[in-house]
Amino acid sequence: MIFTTKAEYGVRLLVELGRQHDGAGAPTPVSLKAIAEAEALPLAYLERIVALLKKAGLVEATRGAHGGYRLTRQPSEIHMDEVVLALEGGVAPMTCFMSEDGQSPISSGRVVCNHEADSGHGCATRLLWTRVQGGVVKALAQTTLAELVTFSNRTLPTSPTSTSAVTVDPVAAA
Amino acid sequence: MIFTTKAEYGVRLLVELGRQHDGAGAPTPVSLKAIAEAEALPLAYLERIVALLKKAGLVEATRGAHGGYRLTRQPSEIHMDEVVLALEGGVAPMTCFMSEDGQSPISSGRVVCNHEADSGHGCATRLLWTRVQGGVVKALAQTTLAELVTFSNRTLPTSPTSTSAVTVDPVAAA
DNA sequence: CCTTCTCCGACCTACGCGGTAGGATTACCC
DNA sequence: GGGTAATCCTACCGCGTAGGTCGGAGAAGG
Repeated sequence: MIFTTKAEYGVRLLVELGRQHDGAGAPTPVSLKAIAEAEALPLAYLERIVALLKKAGLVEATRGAHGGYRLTRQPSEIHMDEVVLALEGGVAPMTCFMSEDGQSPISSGRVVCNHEADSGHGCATRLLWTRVQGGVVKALAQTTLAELVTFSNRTLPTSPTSTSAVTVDPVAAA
Repeated sequence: MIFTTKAEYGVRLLVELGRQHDGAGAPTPVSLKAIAEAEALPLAYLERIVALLKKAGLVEATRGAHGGYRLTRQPSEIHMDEVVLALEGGVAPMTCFMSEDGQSPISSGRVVCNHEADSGHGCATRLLWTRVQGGVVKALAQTTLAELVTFSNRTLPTSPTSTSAVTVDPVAAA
């Protein structure tokens, strides 16, 4: 498995926020409770997840009654590599792909393989994991939140208001 | 984390086999004990890992004294998607990306997302995970065992016999 | 002041990864 | 044909962590 439910729930949370996000800067914030009910996710768990997004600056909160969360940017400006980095704390295909200063080697380039001086030859898997990680990051970076919002609207069972809005299948896009 | 040590150790095991594999069909097999010592890996654990590779037909064994394992194909004909599929039992970025008949949705195309009918709209993350999985599989399929063997030989600290054999950096290759 | 919401940290539990133990079986070699 | 070197096979185990809960403390309406 690549990602945990943190990434799953976090992305769904952002999609839910992005759906409410129209052009203006600061509309009415959405409460976690509403999101939890809409997506059928545990509220207490969502609280911890959204904290990660807030720490990364992807989301801002207003406390108190009628408070909630809203995006700090346009959905089209939010790329998924940043999101997953915030939620999972790095995208590493293998434990040896962790830079020793915590984690998040997603874009640092400095990859420290801990069994480098194993037995004469450098660890052969490094080439493989590097490529895999590159593929993952590329796929994430090419996807924006706006895309996910329109995709989720498109597959609504009800309300096929504008079915032909997106004709090309976005899944097939590399 | 994407992969477990099963994939790591399994690939390193194959590299070790591929290094001994010259043009002929069936040279002297390599014992697990030799590989375990060369790569500093637990022997008992390697036994279970190589069983997966054997079940997938990537490797064949000869039992008894002076026995061991050898590849069933040329290293250049062994692509890593097949290897990882055999070792990890499928490449799924998320639990919901498991086809209900066991696993291994790596190339089936049939992806069954279990929270499809969640709450009105189709699960938005499906687009994302599909792309990620595509990126991973592509990166794996583009890498052959032969590449990893030459890569590991290239980064030897000793014996820089033919350093200029591969001039282009294979890590940078998409 | 009461409700609604974000915030925060401690706590709990099931599960799978990584590894071990111990044996059975097969085959080469002297 | 016995010793020995190897594959095979199944059961077992500890520990970290993912995933989730609980309870409460601030903050902002109405």
